[in-house]
Amino acid sequence: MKIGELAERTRLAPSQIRFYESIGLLKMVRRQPNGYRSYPPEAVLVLNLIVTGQKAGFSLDELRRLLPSDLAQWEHGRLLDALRDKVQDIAAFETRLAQSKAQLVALIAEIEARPDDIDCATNAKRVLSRMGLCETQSPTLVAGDIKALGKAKRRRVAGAG
Amino acid sequence: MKIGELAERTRLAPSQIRFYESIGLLKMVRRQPNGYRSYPPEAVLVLNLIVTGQKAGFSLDELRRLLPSDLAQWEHGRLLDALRDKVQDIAAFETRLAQSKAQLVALIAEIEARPDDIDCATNAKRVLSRMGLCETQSPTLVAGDIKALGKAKRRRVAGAG
DNA sequence: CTTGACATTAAAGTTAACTTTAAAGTCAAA
DNA sequence: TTTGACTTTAAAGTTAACTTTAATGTCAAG
Repeated sequence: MKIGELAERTRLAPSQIRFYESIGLLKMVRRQPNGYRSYPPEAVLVLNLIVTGQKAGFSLDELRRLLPSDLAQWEHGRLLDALRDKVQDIAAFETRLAQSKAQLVALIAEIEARPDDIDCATNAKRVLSRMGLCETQSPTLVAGDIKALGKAKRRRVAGAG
Repeated sequence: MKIGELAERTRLAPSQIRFYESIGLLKMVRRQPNGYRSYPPEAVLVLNLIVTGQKAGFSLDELRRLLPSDLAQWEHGRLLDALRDKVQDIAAFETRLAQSKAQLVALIAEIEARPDDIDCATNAKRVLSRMGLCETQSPTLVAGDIKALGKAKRRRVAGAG
């Protein structure tokens, strides 16, 4: 199958598929006599696997180290380890998220509970000090910040030219 | 206070503080006669607020729109709305995380439950098809991916020169 | 009066995961 | 035979949130 069809079947952009190849993530590709890329049906599986892996928090770099070029050659040990590590990461992240949410909820409550007889500035300071924002909260830095919560942007609809 | 002290008190890098100023996020800064930046004590509050906001998933861009230059001029309405929106975002994200984790756990179980009498390739295919990786899982794209789960990298320890 | 720590600037570099652009070749169909 | 859809490439652009670099200025202390 050519890149267009693969793109359609995986709902990825052709440029994305070429990119994955360029970084050594997708190696199952041959060339037709005319130079066009030619993919086996399993390429769909692998690309879906990559997408799934990304959704689970694996970087393309991690995935490259994890996914063998040959589907028949999975290193079960390393793979399972990585999966378990990632589950741990997610659990830790869930904790951090819960904390952030709790803090936001508390902040909202704090702001809403404004005594009504004090002005904005005073209330602002009250809220800030109550929330412990005056002191550094986490002395030890936690790896990875919540980058993913930003607004959705330029998202292209594949195949809707 | 000069930038060095502010950096120490907030545990941010001076370059970071200058950067925040450059994008219009931190406006409470004057200049000494010699050209050095001079910050009021409230700058510590604001920077901590920014850091906290980031941890809760706000982008610097969102924070800029949300935080007024003057602490006494909080727009409670817009602020509360934004906070509630963010709580929603986090909740949605928690759901996605939980799904990802469940999928990973199921995947681990699936791999471990390998019948032992079949080879790697066959098992791989069995796992892949069982996990539904052959079909596109989410037809509609969800905004925001889990970028934050990547490995921790170059993290500088402020003040440990 | 020199040293060292700190400050300034503009501009370029970093990372991840892609997309966009530009210039060109391929190919089935009208 | 000329569209038009699809393909190729290398290289540059994008975004966020910073850092690094380089060249220079300030200032308290020895």
